[in-house]
Formats: sequence, structure tokens, C-alpha cells
Amino acid sequence: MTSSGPGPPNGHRATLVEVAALAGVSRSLASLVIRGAPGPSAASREAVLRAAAELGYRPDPAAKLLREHRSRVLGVVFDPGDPFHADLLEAVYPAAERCGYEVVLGARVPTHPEHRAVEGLIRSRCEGLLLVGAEADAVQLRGLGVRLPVAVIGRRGDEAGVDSVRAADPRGAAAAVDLLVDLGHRRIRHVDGGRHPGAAERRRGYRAAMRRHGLDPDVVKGDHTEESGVRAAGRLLDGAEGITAVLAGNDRCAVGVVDTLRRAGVDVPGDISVIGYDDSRLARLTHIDLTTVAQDAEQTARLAVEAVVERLDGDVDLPPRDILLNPRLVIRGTTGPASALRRT
Amino acid sequence: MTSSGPGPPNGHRATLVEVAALAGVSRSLASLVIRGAPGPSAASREAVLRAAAELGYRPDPAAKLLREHRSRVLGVVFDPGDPFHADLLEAVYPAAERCGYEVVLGARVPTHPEHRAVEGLIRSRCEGLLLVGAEADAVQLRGLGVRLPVAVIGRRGDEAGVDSVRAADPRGAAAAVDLLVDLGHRRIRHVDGGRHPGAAERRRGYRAAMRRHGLDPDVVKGDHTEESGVRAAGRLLDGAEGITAVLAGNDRCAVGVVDTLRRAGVDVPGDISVIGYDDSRLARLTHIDLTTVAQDAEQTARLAVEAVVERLDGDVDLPPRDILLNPRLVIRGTTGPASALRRT
DNA sequence: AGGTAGTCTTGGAACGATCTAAGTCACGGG
DNA sequence: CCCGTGACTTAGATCGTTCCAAGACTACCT
Repeated sequence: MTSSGPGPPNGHRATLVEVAALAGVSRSLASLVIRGAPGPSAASREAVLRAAAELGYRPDPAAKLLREHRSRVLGVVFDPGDPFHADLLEAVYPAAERCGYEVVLGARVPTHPEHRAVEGLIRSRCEGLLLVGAEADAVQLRGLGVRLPVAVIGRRGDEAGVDSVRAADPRGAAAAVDLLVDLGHRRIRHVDGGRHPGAAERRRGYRAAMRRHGLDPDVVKGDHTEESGVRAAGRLLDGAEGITAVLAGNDRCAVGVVDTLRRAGVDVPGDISVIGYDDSRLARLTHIDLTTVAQDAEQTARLAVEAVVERLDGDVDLPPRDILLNPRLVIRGTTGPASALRRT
Repeated sequence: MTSSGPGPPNGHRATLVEVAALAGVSRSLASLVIRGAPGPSAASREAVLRAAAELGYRPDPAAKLLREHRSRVLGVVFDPGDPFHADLLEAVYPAAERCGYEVVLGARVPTHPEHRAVEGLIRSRCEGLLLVGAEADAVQLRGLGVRLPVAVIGRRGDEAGVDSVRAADPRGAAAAVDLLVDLGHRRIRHVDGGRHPGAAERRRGYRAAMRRHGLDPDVVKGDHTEESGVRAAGRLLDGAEGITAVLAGNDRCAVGVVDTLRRAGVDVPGDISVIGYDDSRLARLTHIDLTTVAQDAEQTARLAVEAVVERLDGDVDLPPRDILLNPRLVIRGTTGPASALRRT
């Protein structure tokens, strides 16, 4: 894009020396003009800019980097295909731009695992790293953290010496339970996320909230896929009579639950209420319209970017911070009052 | 994560000069050893490698790049959150690696539109570009194509002078129609994808196949979202009697159709068969189990990478190629014989 | 007139690698 | 005894920038 610009279409890129020659000034002066430094007179400024435009000059980032030792680039490792990561990325770009940084991405996929992504990003000379949902253990994370400033999103990192930004999952789960109890539900089941990151805390929040209300926790194993929702709903249909509400480990699981229940003729939320977790795009689709717990992607991304930038632009020796964000309950169409019939 | 390595943990990175000094050889010799060039004796080779290890030496990519004018990096623009793009990325990495290239990613999101992504990637000195589903028009694409080798995935590019790799959508739609006709369906409706890339060709393939079978095409407007599937299904329920099969514009639309029909008590595929398009992860979920048309992500990615690399590593002046891949029909659980009752 | 301040401009030395061409050394043949 | 040969090694130039210290010129003040 950039309409390809004028100048030699391909092959040789114009250099600063050529621009300076055409403008009839020295290399140094041209350099000052190009990077907008104070000093040059209006006349030379104009001459250089004209020459640069004519030659289609673009500064060589490699040379600049070699000299300056600053790339002003942030690397981000993420999972393509994960809708929440997409929301985060959308917020990372403007946040980085406000701080004067560019962003390069590295995907975490089976063929290109996290450590490869990290190395690739470092090789493309990023100065700081955002890991959206890291796989690495604390030791690896710590090793990475000494090489460059790192922030982890969605998981705790301060024991590994790096900053982290994440939702306060126990509070989110508790808020979901509170809503259900307010609606009159008492038999509330949690389909958990197994060993998924965050699952343990959601489980903990659920258990604590249930007990706070004087209710018995009822946790069944699951994971963060639709499959596990389908299985859980199957068990529900097979005879877990009395249960009027389900708190799923995440939205995908919740969708599995809702679909299976509805297909079996159970009314959601008339007979059973369902709450998801994450407020993924899935949950927002109007024909799904799932009540769920939202994390604020925009704020999360912004804080993570700012944490890394803060270390980059000065305070290197801050102690690692673990920033907890309050989740927000988004009430949509899969929750309603406990039905009189099934209430125990 | 490379276990942080020995050497000064942060601050100063070791340079080749320091390695050479520690090994007691010249900078040039150290350089030869580091990049594995033939020449150095076994003794000096070992001395240099030992010194490099001790200092935790890592070559500075900026300096290397400045000198060599080759980054061996491929840039990829994609939509995070799109599952098919995730599949492609997964295949891009090994394909690039086989050709000796690294990959950097730029996201196409509302806050960071395509042209920004492209510029960012070029600034990080990628030598070639893969656009997964470009937004740019032919003029912009052509402008980009003269700056560096470009391949577009999922859309035609040869009129804009760049290579493209895409599925033969008309053939995919035709195969879907053929299957339905084989199953005895005659009133087959197509919910199209509006002005989405690819939608026109799918529509064309559908129309041609219907006429080939002596049937009347029946196209309704839609787009590539669940919403449009929901709307289309609504119209079907409102009284489009006689229709026994729906070919959706893509999987998301198909899921909207199936969900809405089932929720209204219509049996899929007993009463109505539904076919999607794309074989996204969605379609593969066992509780959705959608019959759909698949594109081969692995092959697509590989061919696109190879096209760009071929121009990079020699043949610059090949005419642009438009590579068409045959889609594959994946028969799952949403298609069945036309029901005797509803057959016209 | 001489000094000094201020504004604008400049050449040379970095940055850290690679490449080229020229060096050193030991050895064996004439 | 000299020289060519082959196997290693090295100094110096180079890539395209930015930084630094100093240079040129005008203008002002005493």
C-alpha cells in the first residue's frame, strides 16, 4: 500500500546519502531533518523532504537499530484462533502505539511452540514481550525475564519475577454464583476446566461462594471444550434431578451444555439456567446469547503493555507486579429464575 | 526458553570482537566459525565456540542484516480469531522453515487495519509477504507487489500482478449440490455470503450445478455470520414449504441455520439437510457435526510460501500465478436422504 | 575592531556484523 | 636454497544510520 510511492520501484532502496546529495546538503543534516530533530533551517528542511519524497526514501530500520540500540518494538505471543486473544490483540495495538511502540506477533501453534515463538520475536529485535497465556514453567519464565521485560496475561507471573495481568477468577465465579442464588437457585453445579489455566481459581471461587450461601458445592470434571459441556449435560439429563443451574468452566463448555439440553427438549433458562465464562464472541452471538463472566480485554491489554513499557523506558528494577482485574458479569438470555417445579 | 544462557544476564550483549578476543583469534576468523563456514581449523573452531558459549554470544541480527541485505523473514497478515487462519498459520511455519525462512505476523483488526499491518511487517524487514484474505483492492495490491514478492491466499491476485492460492469455490459448491441431488433432494436453497470474498464464486458454482441437474436455483441473501443463518432458517420456518436442503455460504451461517431449525423442532437431517462451507473447527465439533466443504489448509499454506520463496530465491520475473486447489466434501451428520414426506 | 553568542551545518567515528583480498606459515619439489 | 602450493588467518573496507565535536557564518555588544 502506501501507493508504492515514487522512486526506484524495486531493487535499490534510496539511502540517506542519496537524499542528502539530491538536496545539496550533508548526510548529517539530512538525518536531522528526516527524524524531525530541531536545528535545521526551514529552507534545508524543505529541500531534504522534497528530495526524500522524490526518491521514495525510507530509513533502513536495520541501520537505525544498529546505531540506536532501540527498536521500539514489542513482541506478543498468542494463540491464533482463540477469540479472546483476538480481542486482546485488538487492544494491544492502540495501547502500544500510545506508548510509541510497534508490535510484532508470534503464534503459539503445535508446529511452532511457545519457545520458538519467543526466540523468533527476540530475533526480530523486540525489546519487550507480552505472553498471552504462557505455557512456560516458572523457571523458564524467570530465565526469559532476565533477558528482557516480560508481562504474562491471564496467569500469575510474579513468582517467576515477571509482571502479570489477569482477571480475578475467584471473584468472577463468585459473582456468577451470587446471581444464580439471587434468582432462587440452590442446586448449582460447576463443570470445571480441569487443569486448564484459571480453572482451579474459578473452581475455588465457586466453592467458596456456595459455602458462603450455605449451599453444597457440586463440581464435575470437565475441560474447556464443547465436548465436556455435552458430556456434562448428558449426565444432567440422565438423572441429576433437582439441579437448576450450571456454571460452566468457560463459554465453549457452556455452549455444549445449552445445545445438548435444548436439543433434548429442556428449556434454557426456563428449566435450567446456564452461565459461561470469558464472554467470548461465541457468547455474544444473538442466537446463543449466553450469560457469562467477562474479562475486560481492552484494560488487560493496556495494563500489560504499560507494565512492559514502564520497565523499558526507565524503571528497570521495579518488583514484579501481579495485577488483578475485576471480572464483570454479563447477564444475557440463559439465566432466569429457578423454576418452581424443580426447586428442591 | 534457552535457559537464559550464561554471560552478562542483562545490559551489555557480547559482540563478536569480545568472543574473538577471548578465543585469541581475529574477528574475521570468529565470524567464520560462528556461521559455520569452511576454512577454520578444528582447534580455532573449538576455541571460538567455547568462548562464544562462555560469553553467551548471540549474533546481532541488525548488524547481520545491514551487511547482508537478506533477512530471510516472511511476513504474514491474517485475522486473529479466524479458525481457518489459525490452521493456515500452523502450516505456514513448517513450510517456511523448510525453505529456510522465519515468519513474523501482523494482525488485521479494526484498530490495526491491513495497510498498517503491511507497513509494520515491511519495517521489520520481511522480504516477502503472505496476505491471508486481503482487503486491499487490485491497485493497492499491485503497488505492494512491486515493492516485494506477495502471495494472496483465498482470493484471486493475478490480475493485480501477485501470486494467489485459493480453493476452487465453484467446484466445492457444485460438489455439495451433487451430493444433495444424489440423496434425492430437488428443492435446494443457497444462503449466500453477500459480497464476502469467495461468495460470488460459491453462488456461481451452486447455480451452475443446479441447472446442470435441471433444477431451479434458489438463492437468498446472507452473509458469513450465524445471524444470517438464523434469519434464513426463520424464513424457512415461516413457510418455504418444499425445501429439503440448504447450502449455506459458510459454516457459521450453517450453524445458525441448524440451531434455529432444531430449536423449532425440525429434524436435521431427517427433515432438512444442511451443508456448510470451510470445514472450520466449528463444523468438526461432534455435537455440531456439520457436513461441509473443506479447503486443505496445509497445502494452501505450503504453496503460498513456496510461491513467494521462489521469487525471492531467484526467478523474479515469473508471470503471476493463480493456483486453484480442489475443495473436498466432508460428509458428516447434517445431510441425509430427502424425506419422502416433504419431497415435492 | 574584536569578542561572543547564537544558528545552522558538517566531517568523522561509531554500531556489529560480513566480505574481499592479502597475509603467514610449513612443506615438498626442482 | 628458492619457490610454489595449500591450509589457515587476518586487516581493512563496507552496509546505512546516528552521535559528537567542531566549523562557518551572521549579528550583536562593547
